[in-house]
Amino acid sequence: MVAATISVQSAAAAVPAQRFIDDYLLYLLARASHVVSTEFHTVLRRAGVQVPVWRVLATLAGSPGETVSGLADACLLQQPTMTKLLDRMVRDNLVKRLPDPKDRRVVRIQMTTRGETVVNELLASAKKHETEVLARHPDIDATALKTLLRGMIGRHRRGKRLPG
Amino acid sequence: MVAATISVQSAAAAVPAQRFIDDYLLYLLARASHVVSTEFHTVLRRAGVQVPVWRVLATLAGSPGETVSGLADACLLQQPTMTKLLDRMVRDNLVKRLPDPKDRRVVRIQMTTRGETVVNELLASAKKHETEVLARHPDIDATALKTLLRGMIGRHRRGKRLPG
DNA sequence: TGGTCTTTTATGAAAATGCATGCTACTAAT
DNA sequence: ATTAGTAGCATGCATTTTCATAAAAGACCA
Repeated sequence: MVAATISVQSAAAAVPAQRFIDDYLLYLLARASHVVSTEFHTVLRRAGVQVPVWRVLATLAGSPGETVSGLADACLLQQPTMTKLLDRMVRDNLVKRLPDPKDRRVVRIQMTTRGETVVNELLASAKKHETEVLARHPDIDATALKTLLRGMIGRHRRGKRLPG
Repeated sequence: MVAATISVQSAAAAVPAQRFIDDYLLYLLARASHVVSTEFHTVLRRAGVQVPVWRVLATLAGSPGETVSGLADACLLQQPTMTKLLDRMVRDNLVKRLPDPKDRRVVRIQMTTRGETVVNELLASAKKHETEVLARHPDIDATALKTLLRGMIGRHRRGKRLPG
């Protein structure tokens, strides 16, 4: 819409100087993510569950037996952060650590019964919330948007380690 | 990573049992944002600039004289976090605090010369990076995507914010 | 077998963040 | 003017995250 399409020179006066960030893809992505996530965080607060805890539980819901590093990657956290988060979640009886029979370096994380109870309620709320969000945006093709986002994610997975 | 892929029923083979989060809009948004931002953070690290510092400078670049709360909102941070971040940025001679002549409660933030120098280099890098990202995704209509994201952002502003 | 390199998780000190609250300044109503 | 209410910023403490590094196990190779 509007601006950005008008040519450069004389148009500059006609286009009010927007902030850089308001046309910066990385910012728009971050802000959109933040805005919709913040809505759901209200649900989490009411349930007394911290955001990173929810992320771990939601990840484990679909893929039990994740490793510490795997969870860190999935939850967009650093590995030491995940280790300490898991310390708290073990303390709160949401998950437990199990040794990997094949590789003794690896620690596999499994939800406790309590963890599963908690996540099941939250998963229902999350799906409901997602539906509400999409309902507010009838112009958005959810499937297409998700495909697009997965494309952005996938095409950048050049190894899951720190880029030099 | 590992298994968990072994199908449960024959139908499961047709529809691979995805993790919940892999089809969850909020997660895909967060992950896409994280992935592309992380790329740019490499640039920031090389420049010795922390991520929140970059966000403040980038915001000020297009809109000088922001308030503390305005910056917190723009940078997706809480107000006390912003106050402390600004303490450090003042200490590092990137910005300065100025009183607002109309309202003595308000503190206006202005970049120093050094701040402007730093941000100008980073803005150039950011634009270059954005171009690269979009170049990797020829299937994505940048204008349409940005419009979509702005829509998501705008339609959720049920908070107190400029009516703009 | 022994040495070296890599991978995986944990730890510890320092830095940043979140939350509640305090304080000052403006606003509105009486 | 007085009071009450609100807005904007700062502060203190507890919690969390980060950064660098350690420790332990597996992989590779001579």
